[in-house]
Amino acid sequence: MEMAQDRELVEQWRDIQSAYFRTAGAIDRELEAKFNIGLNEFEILDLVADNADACRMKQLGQRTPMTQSALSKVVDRLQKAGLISRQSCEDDRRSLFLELTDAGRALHADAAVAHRTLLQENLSQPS
Amino acid sequence: MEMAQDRELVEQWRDIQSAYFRTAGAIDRELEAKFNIGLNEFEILDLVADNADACRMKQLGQRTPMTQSALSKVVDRLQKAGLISRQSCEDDRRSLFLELTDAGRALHADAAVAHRTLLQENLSQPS
DNA sequence: TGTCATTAGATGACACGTCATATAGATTGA
DNA sequence: TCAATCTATATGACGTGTCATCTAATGACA
Repeated sequence: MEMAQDRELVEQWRDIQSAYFRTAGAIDRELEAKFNIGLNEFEILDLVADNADACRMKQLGQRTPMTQSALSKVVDRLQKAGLISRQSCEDDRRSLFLELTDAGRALHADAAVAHRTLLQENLSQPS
Repeated sequence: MEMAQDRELVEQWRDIQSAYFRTAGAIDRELEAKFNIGLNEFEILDLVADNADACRMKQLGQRTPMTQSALSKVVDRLQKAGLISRQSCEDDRRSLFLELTDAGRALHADAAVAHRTLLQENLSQPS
């Protein structure tokens, strides 16, 4: 027997899902169309842009729900796209520093505007 | 220049993402471990269980953020797992009715309990 | 009735995420 | 100093989602 409380829970969950998919989808489509990068790529750019320098992969991993291997592959793509560079790190040669390239910084500046705009449009919207 | 309002937006967005990933991940792992189905499979089972009979693919598509083709493949898997059956529909032979098998109904009953429990644990939690 | 457009659903190529594992460097302790 | 262990990151096999397209059935209209 389904309880009323259960229905509320399920509805709350659907709201979260719906907000998430609507927003993520909208951002992803626009970033893809205008800047040729996906949402995950943008979020990494955004984190790296924020941390300026001294940004290790490991630290990034803690600021995103992405898996370590997903992160590694996203960075691969960003690097292939010439938006980010991996700098090997002297005091621990297993680590890598990430740094935006000039192209990366430029693209991030524009994409961030689109990103914030879409967040605003979608998060304030009724579910 | 980054505005304070933007930071709030981005934080709100991260909260949604985090709630979504934490909850979806927890449910998915548990359903996978105990019942050998994923979250999407469960959600379809759950919708079909709710709609009882007269449940067309098309209608399902409107109640989930899944793509039509994703839905088709999820139903494939559920059918292969013997949990659901596709019944062809007399008055429109392009349509299909979906129906839980006995195994499907049994699994859904158990899985729904786990599902609701995990929703409760995760949605009430602080982000 | 015959053609054209539309609709329900399936499918194949492809992209991406995940898990398990590999690799290489760091650290510990005998 | 060597072996064992641990840690940071990369990689390959695999599953699943997406987009574009296909097929078959329906509807509309001349």
